[in-house]
Amino acid sequence: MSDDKRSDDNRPTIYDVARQAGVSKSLVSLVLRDSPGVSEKRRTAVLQAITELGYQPSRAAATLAGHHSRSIGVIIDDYRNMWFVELLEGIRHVMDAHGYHVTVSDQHSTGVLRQSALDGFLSMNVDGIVFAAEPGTEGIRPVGVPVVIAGARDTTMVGADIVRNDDALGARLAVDYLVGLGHRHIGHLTAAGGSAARRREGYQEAVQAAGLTPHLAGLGGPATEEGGYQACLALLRAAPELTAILAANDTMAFGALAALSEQGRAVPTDVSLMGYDNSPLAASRYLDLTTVDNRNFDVGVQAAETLLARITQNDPAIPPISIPPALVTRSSTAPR
Amino acid sequence: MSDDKRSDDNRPTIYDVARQAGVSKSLVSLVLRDSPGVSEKRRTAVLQAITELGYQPSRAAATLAGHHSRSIGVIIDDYRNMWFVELLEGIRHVMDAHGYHVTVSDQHSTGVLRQSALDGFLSMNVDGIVFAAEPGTEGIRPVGVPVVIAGARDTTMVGADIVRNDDALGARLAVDYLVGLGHRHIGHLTAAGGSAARRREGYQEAVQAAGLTPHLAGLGGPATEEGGYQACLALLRAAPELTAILAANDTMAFGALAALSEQGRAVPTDVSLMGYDNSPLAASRYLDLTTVDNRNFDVGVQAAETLLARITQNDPAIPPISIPPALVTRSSTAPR
DNA sequence: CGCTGCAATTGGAGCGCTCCAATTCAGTAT
DNA sequence: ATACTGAATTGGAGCGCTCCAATTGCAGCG
Repeated sequence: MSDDKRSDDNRPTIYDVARQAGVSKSLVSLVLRDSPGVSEKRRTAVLQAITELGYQPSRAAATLAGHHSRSIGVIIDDYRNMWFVELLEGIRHVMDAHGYHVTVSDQHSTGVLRQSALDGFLSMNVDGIVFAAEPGTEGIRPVGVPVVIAGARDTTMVGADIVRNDDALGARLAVDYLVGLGHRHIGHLTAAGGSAARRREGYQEAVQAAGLTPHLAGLGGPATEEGGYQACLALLRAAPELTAILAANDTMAFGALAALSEQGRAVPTDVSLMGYDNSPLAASRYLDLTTVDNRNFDVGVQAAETLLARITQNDPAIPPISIPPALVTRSSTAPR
Repeated sequence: MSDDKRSDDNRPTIYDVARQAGVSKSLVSLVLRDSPGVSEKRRTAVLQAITELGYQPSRAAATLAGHHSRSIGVIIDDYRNMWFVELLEGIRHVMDAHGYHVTVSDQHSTGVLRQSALDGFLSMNVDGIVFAAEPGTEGIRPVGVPVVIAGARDTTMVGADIVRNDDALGARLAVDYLVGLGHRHIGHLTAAGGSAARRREGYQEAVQAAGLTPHLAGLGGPATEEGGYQACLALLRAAPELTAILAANDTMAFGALAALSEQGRAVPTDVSLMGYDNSPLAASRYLDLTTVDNRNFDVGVQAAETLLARITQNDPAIPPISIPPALVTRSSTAPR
């Protein structure tokens, strides 16, 4: 025992495990990456040695030696925009099953080296990246690993695959639903940004298809609660006859709720209000907002599978995938 | 002279940079870790070579060779509990300045190897960990790196430092404020979990100190919107005379709002409602909730500085730190 | 009973860095 | 010039793994 090479401050290595199990370090490595062709006897011996020593493989060493890290990075905008949560769960659902580690980074995690999230992941040797954010000022450039762009973002990048949710379709779904309820004066709260733009397009198409006049507010503004409040105020001022409003997202609808109540308009009695995203906010009892669900879990699953295909195969034939959204009706909308 | 390894199709290495700049790989390494004692001439030459080649240092190699990764891990409960966001910003504020990378992981990120977040970070060779979650079923055990427990959590761990926010004080602040407003019947919506327990204690102390009777609901229930709704319903049934309610957090207050409006009680006219956390929810125009701010940014700053002290020095004299909370008054509360 | 063939094991050579002891360089004093 | 110094720079030895070619073990076969 006392001639054990391993000192107490140092973590055990693959050699320690090998010695303990009476095998070579190579065999231990094979067991760790559970490759076939290891006899059951040795495998259990190694596994036992691992638990006895409390051995933790070093990801750094494995990455350096193996030229891949079995991990992928997910880049999001901001932890406050919770739409990524389901996306992430979808990604993990797939990646966990394949033994990949998923790490998340927001766009702002630029350290002292002014390193972008992208560069951060690259220097961590990730095997692939899911880009689920609005592209920063720098844009995103081709990098050495596969990239999948997920979500309703306007991003494009040479060689990157795309899995998007069909925002235009979702907005059309919403407007059609409102029209079906008998509304003839339907306004839209929009904002700056790619997904807001696509939702706006869907709104306009559907409104025109129904022979109605579009009413817009918030163009170029922030897609926040405050943005929704201000846009709603402007919309109400410009078009008091509105009986239904579709917000570019749930958060803006939340802001609109404040404006509406301030103006003495009851929801849904006076005006029907719709959000978009089916966030926890929309699902809450107090708001109970009719909204559109982008099915981000499914987007995540598709994104992960696409990325995996790029990583493991060399098969470039992956068409852009679009996940159809679903309408979620609740009590913030009512027949005219 | 034997410094010419080459990598044509692969990413450039430190050797490529060295050759390009006409120096040795060691000098490049010195520049990368900007250590003193490098002449300005060589430094700029190396820096230029780095940009020319688009060189990205390999974190894996640096970690393996250097015995430390210049990165720390932050473990959170769930991306849906947004209280960690400010905490994280505080941590980053400090860590960025020291060139440390911070990665976030939620408790559920156990991959196929049933690896806990803690183990995940350990195998990534992090230099330290901030634990900002309720301890899982497994609890947290001593590990080989410094750990700081941040936030109002009941966690303890041998050798770990603690930076907490004083939940009991915050609840007392809230009750005292309500009492000052003239309320004599003040109820509390509580839940399972460490921080809820401490807030409950503070509530009870303050209520008793004011000579009032405590009214509790939600014991052992979830600290969610639904939990707040159910607890509020129960509270109203048990004690209809209440004119003020303090929820264990903003989300529960959000649920309580639904219960209150369902029961025809106006806020703040009939009952004053307070949340806790000063989350974006409380700050919204539509809710405009009086609440308690735990100053999690400051908690993050302290946690990071404590961790840094443990990592860089060997100075064990760090007392537990407690960040005092602050009352945030808004329009959901009114004089009796 | 040696021989083939395949499965199970093993040692060695790196992966791209950091750290350290050794070396070179330049500046000053002799 | 020469010796002496401290600062700047360098090569070599790993860090803990993976990968690969080489080796061993052990069936079944002539």
